[in-house]
Amino acid sequence: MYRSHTCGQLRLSEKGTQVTLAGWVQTVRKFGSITFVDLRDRYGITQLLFNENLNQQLDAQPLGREFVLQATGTVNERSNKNANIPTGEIEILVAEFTILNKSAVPPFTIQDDTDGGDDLRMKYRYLDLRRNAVKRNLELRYSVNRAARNYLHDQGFMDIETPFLIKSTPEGARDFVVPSRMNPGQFYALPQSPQTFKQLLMVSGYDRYYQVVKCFRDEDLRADRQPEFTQIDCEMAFVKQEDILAMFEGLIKSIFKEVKNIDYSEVVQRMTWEDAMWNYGNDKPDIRFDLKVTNLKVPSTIFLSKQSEVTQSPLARETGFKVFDEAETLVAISVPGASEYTRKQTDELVEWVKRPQIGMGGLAFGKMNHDGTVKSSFDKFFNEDQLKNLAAYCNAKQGDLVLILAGREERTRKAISDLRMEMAERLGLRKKDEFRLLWVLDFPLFEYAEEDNRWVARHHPFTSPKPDQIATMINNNPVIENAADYLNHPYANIKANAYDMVLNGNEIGGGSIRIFQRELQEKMFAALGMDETEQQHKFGFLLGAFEYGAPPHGGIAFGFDRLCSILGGSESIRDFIAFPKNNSGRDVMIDAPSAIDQKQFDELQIKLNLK
RNA sequence: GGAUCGGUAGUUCAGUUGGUUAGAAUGCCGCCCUGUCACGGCGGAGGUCGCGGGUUCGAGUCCCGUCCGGUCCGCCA
Repeated sequence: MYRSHTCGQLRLSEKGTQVTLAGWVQTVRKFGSITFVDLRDRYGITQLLFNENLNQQLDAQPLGREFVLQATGTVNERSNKNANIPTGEIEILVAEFTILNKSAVPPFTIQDDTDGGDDLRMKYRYLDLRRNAVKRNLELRYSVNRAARNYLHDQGFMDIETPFLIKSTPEGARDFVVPSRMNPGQFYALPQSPQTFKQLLMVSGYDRYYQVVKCFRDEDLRADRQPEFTQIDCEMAFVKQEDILAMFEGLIKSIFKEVKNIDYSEVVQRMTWEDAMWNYGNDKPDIRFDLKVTNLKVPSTIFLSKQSEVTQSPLARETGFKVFDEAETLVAISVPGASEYTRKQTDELVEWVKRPQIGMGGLAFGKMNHDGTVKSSFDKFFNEDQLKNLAAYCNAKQGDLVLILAGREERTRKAISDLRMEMAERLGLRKKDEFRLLWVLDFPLFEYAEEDNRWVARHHPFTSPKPDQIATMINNNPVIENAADYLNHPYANIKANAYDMVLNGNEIGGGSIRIFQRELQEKMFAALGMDETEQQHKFGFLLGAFEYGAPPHGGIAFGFDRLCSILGGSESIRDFIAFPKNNSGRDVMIDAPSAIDQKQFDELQIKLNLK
């Protein structure tokens, strides 16, 4: 054994015992005839004391940062204690030491507040992983993993592995493909998720399945998106939506308890997709704070259940202000306590919404002054009564700043959602230590892809419609003659038996009750523009399986990396992955992807055709 | 595919209107130091200013291109 104890283990109670430690040299503090060395391992830091002849030996064998050192000695009570570390009351009076390995000078400091930039840290990730900050993230990840597995195991779920080399089905995200040497010219795809396999497991009777599993999507990356990522993938048979919601609320609450020691006892709030879009402009609203959207004007073709409401709006009719009158959509938020924003601050907000990422033409605002007066950026088109009427409609109180956006429905709704988050950030309402869960329900089953003149599945093509809308789906022809009329097609209003779990404005999981009858699945594929031959070619195995007693089933998948990053209070999932890829999908440490040998091309019978 | 910010010492950064020998901190090396724990003191080394081209008497600084990295939009069933 190289060591008797770890570097985080020894306390004053071990005073006088002989111990051997092994670890990395954190720092060397030399004082002429004595030397202190901080020895670090995964568990902590212990101070070593070299004096007398041992200190002289160090002159012959000098230590550097990150040298691997083994030291034997006695546990000594320090004369000057360090209250900042758990081992701070003791030190090891070294009697004997061995340098197990030298180290080059590391390119950045191995400290909590490292001087290394992201790029450098990724290149030397094996050194970065020695740092406490990263280590704590990986520990958190492991504890989330364990909590999930424990809960699912206790609920009777079975972990079953599914293949990584599967079939490419270019529906949804782009596949990573892998050439098959034994089948020249043919390719496997890496799974975007084990979706069809877990459904087949339901057909096979494994009625509670789970997997903590890698998934692959060849799409552009973001701070919270990696080409390979991990899902907690679950599926259950003989369940309805309500059963799934209950089971997986339990999972998340159990993770909260195990990982953060939070008792999330309140009922998980629920919201329809339509309400989420209407009140927050977003299908994954952050409900830690209110700041709800007021809809002042919307097109008559959408939000059908809300149309009567919006007719009451003071801006639903002509106002004489061109920006308002010509807008397809007018939405507002009332920001508490912001009426005292200076001209500079409101100008800054206007610039903020004009940035290309938001893309609005401008921002109208009204200040609800504390003296009861109203001052707006469109005063010349409105008299005081009209302004007050408008403010009242927006639920604005004295001291509020009303922000109004005008434009095309889709963009404007996204913009008001972004503005809401930005204002919440400025007001300090997005607290990292507060966690609020939300189920978003009743998503539309279809979206219309105008460029292809066909329906696409909003979730995925295995999602079932609400039971009372199955007939609507079966009995209508999905084909649309005039693309502009798609909102009038019966399919536009079919709601999916699908659900997303949202945590603090992040989608952490999503799933659905699946289609389990061949006829309905065929109708779905047909709606997505697949003829019978194509259906058979791509999904014949699933359609076939549905003929042999497929049980009703449904499931959910949680984004494991993202869940960890939220629980860890970070924006970036890279901090929670041991060896992540950068923004361009590169692993800068191993330098992948990279070219391959001509021999490999020859074996695969593949010829490059670079443009 | 697009937008935007950045690239200067090992590292993190500063560098004025284009003008003398490109700076600081930290790290590194050497000497001194018996109670430090962000040790301290003295001294030293360390630069193709990402790369290519252009403007200019003169470019780290301005212009064009390009590469790399960050963030975002599109994309991500």
